[in-house]
Amino acid sequence: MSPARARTSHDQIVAAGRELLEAGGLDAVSMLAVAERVGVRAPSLYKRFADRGALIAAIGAAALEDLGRRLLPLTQDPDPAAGLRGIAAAFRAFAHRNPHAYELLFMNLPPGSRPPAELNALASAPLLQVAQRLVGSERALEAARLVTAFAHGFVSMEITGAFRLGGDVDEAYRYGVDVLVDALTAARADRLPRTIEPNEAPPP
Amino acid sequence: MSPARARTSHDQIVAAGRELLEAGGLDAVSMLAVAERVGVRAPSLYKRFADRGALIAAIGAAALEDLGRRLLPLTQDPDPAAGLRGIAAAFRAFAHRNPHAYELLFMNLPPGSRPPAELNALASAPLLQVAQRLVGSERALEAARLVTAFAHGFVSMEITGAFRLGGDVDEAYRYGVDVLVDALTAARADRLPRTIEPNEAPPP
DNA sequence: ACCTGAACACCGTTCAAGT
DNA sequence: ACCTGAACACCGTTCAAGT
Repeated sequence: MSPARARTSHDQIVAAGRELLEAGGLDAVSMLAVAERVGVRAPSLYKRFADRGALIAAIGAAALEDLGRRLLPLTQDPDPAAGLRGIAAAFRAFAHRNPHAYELLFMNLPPGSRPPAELNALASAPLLQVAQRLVGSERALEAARLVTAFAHGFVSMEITGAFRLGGDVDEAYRYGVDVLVDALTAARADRLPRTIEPNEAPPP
Repeated sequence: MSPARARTSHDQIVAAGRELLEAGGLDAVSMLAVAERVGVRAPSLYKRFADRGALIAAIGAAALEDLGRRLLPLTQDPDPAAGLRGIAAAFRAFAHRNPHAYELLFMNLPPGSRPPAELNALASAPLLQVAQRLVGSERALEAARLVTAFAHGFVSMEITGAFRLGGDVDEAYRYGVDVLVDALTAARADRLPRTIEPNEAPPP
């Protein structure tokens, strides 16, 4: 007659998972630990998530949405080169702030527990938009992939401690972004031989 | 009086681990599965490896040495730009051939189970050498990090299926390598304003 | 409808006992 | 000196029984 009242929720479970993730890495996100943190027993979690993989996937999706929301406003800069620098900096800052969530975003997950394509598109859109303004529509996807690969590879190596030859890591990131911005700006210049000033006639 | 004869060896165990790794991912490298494959019982593995983490670390070290050995000969190309292209291609090919081992190489491991610094240096040396010939000693480390970050980020995203916006992924890699090679070649040109021909006097 | 205790499978790890 | 069976701890997961 009196069905048991819900003592937790999907969102509360995901939030607890994210906290455990940042505090102790993926191993710390056990069904026991999550359940304890939200005040139920482990078996109850299976009412809302098919298994641990589904819960981890939901945590990753939440983090991806978070990242996308942070990158979005940076496309507003009228200078696409400045926009690209801003996105590169914000991307790295996000990874530094949430290293374990970041790791999860780029983890090799079974196809079933990847974030929904729409979320993926939302997080990719800002860079794609800036890249298009920088190098034109034809090469926008390749340029965006170049920048994403560099930025992801760099912060991923940073987080896992793969830069072990000394040197200034901040400086190396700045150098990499500089080289990429210059190269992509030049790539546009190759196609549009010179800037068209307001009062100047367009080239033939 | 008759101590039990060794029925396996460190190297045999590592080899079995690598096979299981490529066949079924890291989860498939269980102490039970490895032991069965080499013909002993799981507890015997602890005679040679402190724990599963140490075994995984040894598997990673073996893969890293493998990678380093494949990159080394590519530094012989007299043209550093061609050398860089070769290294970029070989790096990607290695990742495609051994995706799970590759993943392991760039995994976030506890400091204790990272590969020894000498192995790391050995795998980094080829690119560092080519980068130095391309952009000069002063920026060699930054340039090598730029290329490594791009290549790692790219193949890592490839492996984990992160490129989900269509397009030609091979073409995107080629585009990225081209842009980097051109940019780094230009970077050298910036410092040495023009090439000195054999019969030409050096600039003042 | 959601929650729970009890139980099971699986895996890493330890250890006393074998040769 | 290395190998083994037995045992333990831990975790994901299932399920019948509660409200």
